[in-house]
Amino acid sequence: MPKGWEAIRAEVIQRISTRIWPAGGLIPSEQALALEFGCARATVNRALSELAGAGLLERKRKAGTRVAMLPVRKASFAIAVIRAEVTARGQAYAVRLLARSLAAPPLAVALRLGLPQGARMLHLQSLHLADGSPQVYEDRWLNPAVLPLPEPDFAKISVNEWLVANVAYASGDIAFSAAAASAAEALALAVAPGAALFITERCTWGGGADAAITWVRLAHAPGYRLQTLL
Amino acid sequence: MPKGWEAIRAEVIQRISTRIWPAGGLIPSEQALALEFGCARATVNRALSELAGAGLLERKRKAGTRVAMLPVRKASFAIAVIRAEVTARGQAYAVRLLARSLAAPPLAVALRLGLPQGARMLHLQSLHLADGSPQVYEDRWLNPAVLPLPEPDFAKISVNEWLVANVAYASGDIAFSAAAASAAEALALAVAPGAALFITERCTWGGGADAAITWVRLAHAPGYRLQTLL
DNA sequence: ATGGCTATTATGTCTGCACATAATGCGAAG
DNA sequence: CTTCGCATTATGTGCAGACATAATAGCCAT
Repeated sequence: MPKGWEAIRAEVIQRISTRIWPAGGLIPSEQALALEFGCARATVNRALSELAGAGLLERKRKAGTRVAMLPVRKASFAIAVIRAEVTARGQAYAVRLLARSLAAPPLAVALRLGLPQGARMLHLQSLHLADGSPQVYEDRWLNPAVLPLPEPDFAKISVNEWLVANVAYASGDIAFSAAAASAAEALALAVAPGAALFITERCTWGGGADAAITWVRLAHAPGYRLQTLL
Repeated sequence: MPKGWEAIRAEVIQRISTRIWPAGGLIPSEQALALEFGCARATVNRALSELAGAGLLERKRKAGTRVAMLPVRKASFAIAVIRAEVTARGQAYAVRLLARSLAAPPLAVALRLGLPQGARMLHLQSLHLADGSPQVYEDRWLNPAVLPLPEPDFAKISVNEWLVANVAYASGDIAFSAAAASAAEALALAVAPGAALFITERCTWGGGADAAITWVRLAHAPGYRLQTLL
């Protein structure tokens, strides 16, 4: 007899994987399961809700709970600050600010951030180093409205770390892809032009008033892997 | 006055982002918050638990709840079956089995799956197509012990779909990276050798008895983006 | 037969209570 | 003065009951 909601979750997973409850089939109601397991309905609910969140079950009011047809596995990653990643490997971390200017961003960036086309943003390019060797080339557009006066010294602190520490919790999106190294990226990262780079693109807005905050593209040096348990 | 656990969660996020509750600081106990919000402690608990799971709060018994110092954002992706991705875009899906053999896998693969070095596995290479154009090149090693006799016809159903439908819920890990297209990949995907490809590597084991199931490397055609909301 | 209304039912959420568990810090014993 | 142990306390989990919500199924009227 399972005891505790985690045991119930395990039992349910067991029944799904052994096809006692076949894919696409209806499973007993919370009532019935609570009775069978000798626990309260809330306990069953907690277990089933979690599995529904994980994509293993599909639940609808009145319709009941059924085993998901194609279980969409969800992988989750911790998006860490680069400094933390580097120092966690026992390496020395440094940032170098390569360029800083005030300019109108490319159309795609302005659109994604919901800014008018002519708006000028702070354009920063920097290089993250581990033990002196280049790791990540960062190309960032930053809404100057979020900056205080005087502007923080981004030669000393990475923009990302300043943002994390000083700008309100915000929403955004993130995308991963692969791209060939551009001339500038190849030079900064000390790789051949055209080398395959892992690209992280992040777009952040919101904060207080749904304002645009920043758009950033990180080009990771070859060898970078984004890894997680399923 | 917030009503419902989602409203409480929103209020807590608000207080964190406006620094009413500063980073690293202790927040009031569930008791106190339940009193303030005029709800039961369980309701507060649900909201805070969720935020702790999201990495925004850190909770320890007796020690209380504090705002996370560096909010490690967690991005989660739905790892979909390729067919679903393609048909969701309104394109026609097809798989072509390019090669099939029984051989000893590379050392790295055998190690990751925890198999003895000499063990022979089923080696399958296939190509996933959308509207006839190549999308993903798949290189897979499969433990023959998980297959029934007779073996499914992998020319008709993709290995992944067969596994999802027929092998018990399993654990594993997944990694993303970028790599230059090998000669075989370039040929299959109709791109130039050396082109930057987005690589997904998945390693699956477990099932019933922690047995190795499969190791697979997916090379995505240029243009592929893995995207999610933060 | 068909279309719409209603009763039924499964899940979603909340309450108030209880006990379990873990970590902290203070006090007593050595 | 140090160290062990216990009381305190905040979170984790469970239970029973209640109402809310949504969606189905069946009934009734047309």
